[in-house]
Amino acid sequence: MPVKRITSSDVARAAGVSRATVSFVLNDKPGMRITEETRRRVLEAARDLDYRPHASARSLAAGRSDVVLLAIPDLPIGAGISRFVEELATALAAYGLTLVTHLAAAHGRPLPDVCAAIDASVVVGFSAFDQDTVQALRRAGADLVLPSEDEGLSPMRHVGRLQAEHLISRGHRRLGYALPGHPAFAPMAGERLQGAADACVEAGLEPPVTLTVLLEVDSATRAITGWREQAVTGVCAFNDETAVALLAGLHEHGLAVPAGMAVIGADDIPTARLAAPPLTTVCWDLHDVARHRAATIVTGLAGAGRTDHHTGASINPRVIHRSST
Amino acid sequence: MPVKRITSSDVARAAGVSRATVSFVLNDKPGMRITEETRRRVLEAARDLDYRPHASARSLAAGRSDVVLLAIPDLPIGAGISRFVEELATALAAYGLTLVTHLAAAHGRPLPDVCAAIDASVVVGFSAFDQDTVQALRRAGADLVLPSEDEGLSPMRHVGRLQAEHLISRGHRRLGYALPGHPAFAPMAGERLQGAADACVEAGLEPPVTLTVLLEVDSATRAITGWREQAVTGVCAFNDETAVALLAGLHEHGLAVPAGMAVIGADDIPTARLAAPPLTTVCWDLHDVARHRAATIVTGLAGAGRTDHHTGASINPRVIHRSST
DNA sequence: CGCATCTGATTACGCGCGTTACCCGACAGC
DNA sequence: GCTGTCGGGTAACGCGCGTAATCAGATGCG
Repeated sequence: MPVKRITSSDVARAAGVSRATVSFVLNDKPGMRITEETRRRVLEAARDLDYRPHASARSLAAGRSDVVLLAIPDLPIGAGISRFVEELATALAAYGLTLVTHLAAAHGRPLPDVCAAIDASVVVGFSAFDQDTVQALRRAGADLVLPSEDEGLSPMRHVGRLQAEHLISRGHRRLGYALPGHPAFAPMAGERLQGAADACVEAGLEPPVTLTVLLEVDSATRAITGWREQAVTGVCAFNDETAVALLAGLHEHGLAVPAGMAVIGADDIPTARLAAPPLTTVCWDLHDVARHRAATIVTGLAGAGRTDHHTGASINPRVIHRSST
Repeated sequence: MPVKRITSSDVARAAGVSRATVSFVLNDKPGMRITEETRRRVLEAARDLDYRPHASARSLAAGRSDVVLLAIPDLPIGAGISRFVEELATALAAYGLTLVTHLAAAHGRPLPDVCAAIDASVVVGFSAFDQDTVQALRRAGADLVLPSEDEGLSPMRHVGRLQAEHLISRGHRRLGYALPGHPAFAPMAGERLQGAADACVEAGLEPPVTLTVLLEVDSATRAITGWREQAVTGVCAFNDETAVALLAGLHEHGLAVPAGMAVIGADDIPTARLAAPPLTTVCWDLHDVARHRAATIVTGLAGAGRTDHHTGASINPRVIHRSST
């Protein structure tokens, strides 16, 4: 049998007050005058009964829920993402918000449906949603949709920049960039590449020679041949998996790493240090990113849908130097 | 400004009927006699207005929500898991249920809180929850909590069994088993190990020599030394990441693979084929698993919390033979 | 014609909660 | 004594929806 739910009426009865009083106490309504004694009785009763307000009823009455929906794009995400989700969840929990995630599958139900189904008041993505989607989400009940056009992926440029700067500082003068094969990575890859290109230009070098590298040895060997023809000596890989594919390709070519060609990855996946040779890569502190995002959400929610200003959201990335560069 | 929500009253007005009729039509209430003409008008109006029932109001009135919460344990999960989540989400969507996930962080908010916050009617985990948690979840509003004690991890035995059987078929007579370092993997690892041990016993061999291998070269080399002392020639790794660590350790030892020692992984992560040598591993079809889980959920929900019978939930794993065995 | 039956829809209630408007007693000022 | 005022709390409404109870009209049947 469905366990009987504890309602605020139960708490009210147990505390010997009215339901309204319970609501005032538990929500800490300002401007309401409640005796310390009464407050104590209510809180005690709520604790004793393990009372949890019924979320649906609450958001129906209040007009907004405390649910934040994180839409994770349909791409082979690494373990790093789960760290980010955890951090974001705890940061939001500090504001009384609950984070749940949804993986956007190609054949799954549309995001607005999911948003409506759980009555989320905030929808957070990784890159900005297009205008139509934003509209649909708002009609589905979302008060706030992030990130907005202007923020979003821009921190990713730092990653590419740092990769390139590292290779340049190691003496490389002609760089390559390995784009991922998966199309869903395209926006993020574009940003990272842009950052790498910026670094090259600032150092007075040509932009990187970009080639696409799938997660197969063949693909990597072909790309490496291409780079060698252009006198490339160091390659920034979009991420560590792509970098591992490059290492396999270099092994196939019989080229020493980093003497024959240097490789730097991004994300610092667990197996990066286990590669042959151990992979130099770029990582960043997800803790800060998550806290910043949480703050953006909270202020945006308070500002009733207006996402006015926000600091640049630097992710403060850094190079982890191993043996592949 | 908060976009005005479309309510069922709006649909009713547009269709020229009462709100109750709208509800009957949209929920396909059996036993209700609605003219085909009326039904058409209602559906058309709902479509034109892009009406979505307010989830909170719906679940408040109906007493149950259509939300399924998937609790993902706090462990470094691979990309395989997201495939599973996607499959499960689409399978559930076919029944009108919405899947959202929550990563159980150590410092995050407790699962019952999350469950209550989104008013989930089903909570699904990877392994069975302990009795206290189940109780808390039910009081938090969950009608159904899965998996139950008896199902759950048992399919994982097949994986370990298949690993061992493969090595045995390749002529190995003394096997090792590499346990993961992360404590959260312990239950799953125990099951996989048990499967491997079963296979050994059935083949008339000793159970595998089990050692723990962290994701570091040092740890792997030490374990390999241990196995060599016990005349182990083939090792089942808990998962592919552990297997990659072993390959790094074998490289360090200067041992050929598989001549000096064979390694088989599990999960078939993207970089498995990129390892040196390409990693033999075990994978399984998440599609079937997800569909089976979805069916279990739906029948369990219909049965009002009674999870009576369920088929054995085989995950139908198979060996992907590459060069490490 | 009178009553039962069936059809196709409507009216009314309640889910649990937030919140506004209101009430009651105590006490001060004139 | 009458009127404010203020502290401490309560009655009552509505959020949007599902659904039980009800109703008006058409039809069947003696």
